Amino acid sequence: MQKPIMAVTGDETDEETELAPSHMAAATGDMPTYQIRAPTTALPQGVVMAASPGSLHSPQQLAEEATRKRELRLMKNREAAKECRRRKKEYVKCLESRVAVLEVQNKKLIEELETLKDICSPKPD
DNA sequence: ATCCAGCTACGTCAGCCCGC
DNA sequence: GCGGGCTGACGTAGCTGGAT
Repeated sequence: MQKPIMAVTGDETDEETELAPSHMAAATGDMPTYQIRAPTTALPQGVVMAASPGSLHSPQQLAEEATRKRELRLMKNREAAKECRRRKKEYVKCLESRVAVLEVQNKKLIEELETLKDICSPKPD
């Protein structure tokens, strides 16, 4: 199976998205997560909707319907997994940038504290 | 040149959760 | 209840950099 190289996978975007809580928060107790409700769009190319189940009779037709349903489910899950990973990466990036900001902020506060200590400490004479 | 470990992206399955 | 979406976990494959 040939796989595209990472640099050209094309499913990575840098667009900023809102992060919202999801059921995962319940699992961790306090962790806001990266759930993004996107509108479900049209099926990818190549997907053909089968006839309505009511028109199926023979075991063969039932088997074909089951196979079709499975393939459809796998395809949807494939897309969902991609989207899930994309959101997760976005979420991690968001957390990392927040860490960077907080580290800078923390450093400034420490410096400010040292300055104030210097000012307020009694001078030996 | 070959081997190998580490990383990344992917597909699939299982389980949870939610809306109907 | 049931169907379907979301996501953690797992296995797999390709790529890369370092060691030999």
